[in-house]
Amino acid sequence: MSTMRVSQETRERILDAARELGYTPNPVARALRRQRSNVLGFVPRSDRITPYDSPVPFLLTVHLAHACIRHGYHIVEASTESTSRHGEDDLVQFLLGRHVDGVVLDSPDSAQEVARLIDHRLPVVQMIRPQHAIKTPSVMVDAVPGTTEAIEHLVEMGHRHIAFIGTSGQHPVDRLRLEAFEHVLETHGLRRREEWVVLESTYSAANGYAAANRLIETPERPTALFVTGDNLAVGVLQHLYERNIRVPEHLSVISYDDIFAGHLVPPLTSVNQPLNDAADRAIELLAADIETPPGQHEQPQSVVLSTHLVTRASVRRLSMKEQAHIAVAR
Amino acid sequence: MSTMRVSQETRERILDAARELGYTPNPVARALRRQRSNVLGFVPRSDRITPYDSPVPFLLTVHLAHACIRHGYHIVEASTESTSRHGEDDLVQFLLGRHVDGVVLDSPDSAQEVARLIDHRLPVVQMIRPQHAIKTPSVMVDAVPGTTEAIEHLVEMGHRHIAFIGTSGQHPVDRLRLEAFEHVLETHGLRRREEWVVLESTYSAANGYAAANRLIETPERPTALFVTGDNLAVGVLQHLYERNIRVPEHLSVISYDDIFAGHLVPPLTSVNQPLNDAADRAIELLAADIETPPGQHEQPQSVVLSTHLVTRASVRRLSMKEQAHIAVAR
DNA sequence: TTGTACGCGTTATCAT
DNA sequence: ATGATAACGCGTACAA
Repeated sequence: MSTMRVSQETRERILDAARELGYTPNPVARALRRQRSNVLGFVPRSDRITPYDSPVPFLLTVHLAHACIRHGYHIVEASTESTSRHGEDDLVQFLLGRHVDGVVLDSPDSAQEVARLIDHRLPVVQMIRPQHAIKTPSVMVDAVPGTTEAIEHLVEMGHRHIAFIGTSGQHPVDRLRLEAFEHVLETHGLRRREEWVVLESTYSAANGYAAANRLIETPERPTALFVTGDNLAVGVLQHLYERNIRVPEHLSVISYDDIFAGHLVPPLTSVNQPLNDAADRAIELLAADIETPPGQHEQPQSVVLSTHLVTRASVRRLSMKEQAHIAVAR
Repeated sequence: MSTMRVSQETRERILDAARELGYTPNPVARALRRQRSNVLGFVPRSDRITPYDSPVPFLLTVHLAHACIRHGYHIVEASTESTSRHGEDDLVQFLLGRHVDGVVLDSPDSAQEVARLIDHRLPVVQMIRPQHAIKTPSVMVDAVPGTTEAIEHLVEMGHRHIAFIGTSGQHPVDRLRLEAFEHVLETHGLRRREEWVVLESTYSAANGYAAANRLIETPERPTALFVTGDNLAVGVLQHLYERNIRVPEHLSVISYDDIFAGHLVPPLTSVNQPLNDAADRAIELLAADIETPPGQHEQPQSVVLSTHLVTRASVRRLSMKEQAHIAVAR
């Protein structure tokens, strides 16, 4: 756009006139001319995304939608629900048919999936659990600082018998939480007990319930639990409630995600994931990629965000006597 | 479109060729030609809509987004966050600028707000708490059958001392739950006690907490609670937990909404609102309105959906002895 | 029945 | 600098 020096008054008058005449530029015509649909595609992590069973993918979807609005885009979800007609590359067909300007992928299942999109010259951003084999811009959340802070907090509050409830996911991201946990234990000279690490197949309340059950059955009971997902924590709390084990009086609990941790009973201390920022950065990255002329693209950027601990009412400070007692017991 | 008699084989070949050449019709060009943006506007009930503080408006938003995709529309949210620049009719300017084909309003604050949109010939659908003064298509949820079923359930389980926690909203919809409650009490010859009806200003966990506190302080304690919102129930449960009053052993609880009732501790029996259906119907109504040529529109349709009770683990059956004891006590 | 040309509203380009 | 013009891709109307 050229320099366009216009007095403030003139500017006002023009805008007033425009409003009076009811003129507003037509975004559709603009889109046609610019050869841009202003629509982004979104491929969710899994198909059955419900607010309370899969809180992270769900909230990510919501934040992405908001971020899109802020950046002037629309977004269409390419779940297999919407694309289930033909074979596997139906997803690509769906997105191509919608003429999307770019695609956001949440934790794609395979590198192939990503590759197919790139083959069609579609700008792509991967989130949360990227396929590192394919070089694209990506946004991840570093689990280490938050997890470390959480376990350190438990230790500070006098806990030495700390259990871990997580999942046996294959992606590095899933392993990092456990590794951070183990690292803090080591730092404080605490022994990692096999029976106090419970890995379930997936994040779900039912699995949390089962994990809590197994943990409570161990000969010696931990004094604190680190649960790597809010919905796992729901199951844990439901089980403890049935057994009349009170939190934090009998057992302290910290969860990961901090999505509805504050709305549980009792409100849980939790590691907050910045999903809103993550969504925002993803759209920024994608928008930048789309704007970039086909000339030459820079090296794909990888954004890593950090977490932080939110303290609530689910961790109790152990008295000196209790700490001593435990020390003797082991 | 004319009759277009084409053999099955030809059809196949054409589609194959189309795919091979990578041709897909361009939705933007189609939209321009048809003079339709395929975008709907959505005016949420309030501005600060978060998943767990305002579950109903939030989930409605999400379901509306899905319904839009199913019907081939995009949706833009016209929160004051996106429109906050000038005065009050900024909202209309925003929607006009986006060239939306129609608008969904969740519980509009004033009749004026609706009227202004209609003045601009925008098709409008009102949801949940419509301004009846303006005749538009609308979708509501009838609170009576579900509430009635809930209170009947409590009575069947032997409860005769039932309290009500609600809000003092002005809209008929807010009053209906209380009226249905009172009606069932009357049917069973149970007395309505003033101190067992607590009305808070808004639906929030904090208010639920306060309401539970007030209710527990009453000289005679009810044996069951009907709470007219899941987030109110969150506060109620948090308070009861602090007081070590167990649900349902010491006190039975039923909530309204059934959004995260099943994910609370303990899982709550709850009155389910069909928000998904409501969203779907709203978009259907709006789409039909948009398709209707300017010739003549029919009488605006008003859709009323019903609720149903979902039974979980928060209601205890009172024994005969307990019932007798209570009967004597009063 | 089959084909061709024009217009939707914008913006980029070209000529003045 | 300023203004006229063509083209984006589809749908439709009109002509052949």
